[in-house]
Amino acid sequence: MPTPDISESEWSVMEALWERAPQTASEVTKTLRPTMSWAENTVRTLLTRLLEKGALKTAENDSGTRTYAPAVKREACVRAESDSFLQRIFGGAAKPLLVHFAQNSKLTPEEVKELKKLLDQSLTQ
Amino acid sequence: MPTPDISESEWSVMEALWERAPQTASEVTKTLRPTMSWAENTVRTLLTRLLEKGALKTAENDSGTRTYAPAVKREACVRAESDSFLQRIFGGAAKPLLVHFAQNSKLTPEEVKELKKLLDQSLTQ
DNA sequence: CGTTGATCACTACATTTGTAGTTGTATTTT
DNA sequence: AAAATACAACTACAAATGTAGTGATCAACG
Repeated sequence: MPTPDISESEWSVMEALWERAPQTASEVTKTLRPTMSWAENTVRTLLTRLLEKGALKTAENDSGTRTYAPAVKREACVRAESDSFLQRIFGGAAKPLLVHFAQNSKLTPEEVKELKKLLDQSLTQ
Repeated sequence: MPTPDISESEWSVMEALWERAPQTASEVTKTLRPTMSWAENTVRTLLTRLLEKGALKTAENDSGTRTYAPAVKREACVRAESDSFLQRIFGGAAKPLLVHFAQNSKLTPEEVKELKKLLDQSLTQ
């Protein structure tokens, strides 16, 4: 059960469904509407492709309309994308990646505190 | 001068040239050889595409052979890729990204110490 | 009941990407 | 010089991606 490859546009569709599922094609279109002004057919195409890839599953609701829901967990996909990114850009080395983002992000003191705690925990486990 | 889009295969070629430049097409092919067993023509295609994208520049060396060198800085490209990744997968929020990688990487105590220091510095600047 | 709107399954089509192959010419090697 | 290499410029071609359009159906509306 490796997670399928999810393209950038497809990822937006997945996000909509990870947030709320099941949804029909037109519901997804509306959910996405504020950010992506895609024709409904575009969303349908993406839904179909995600189905074929096994990233979504589908069913008919009471009114006989097709609905879609994730077939893969967001966390697993995030992990897969992250691993691939880590590999591609940082040659697999987590430290340089963490250095990069630590230096390039404006974090609040709160967040810094949390992160330091997490780093400590990552050791003792 | 926005950095051009660099695909995954192209990125390998860029890495070879960021490490050492200028190189001829066949040198790049050999440099890459241990990892990527690409036909030389494949590498040439990638070099040409990177030229068109403005990621590389080219010149002829003394013996009249064409050589290639980066036209964009690695750091700028890493930043661009990182920003795009951060946006795509973590909705632009650096903290969840850092949390993810902090939790999923096995870091040495040394590295953790360094990172904590960097986090602190990111505040006081 | 004919029209309109929603849904679906197909089809479309340009770009980008991965991965070469072909051809022509220049150079080096028997 | 003939043959083998190297190099460059083009061409090739399928799969993936972005972004829809068309045509068929079915149900609700006036």
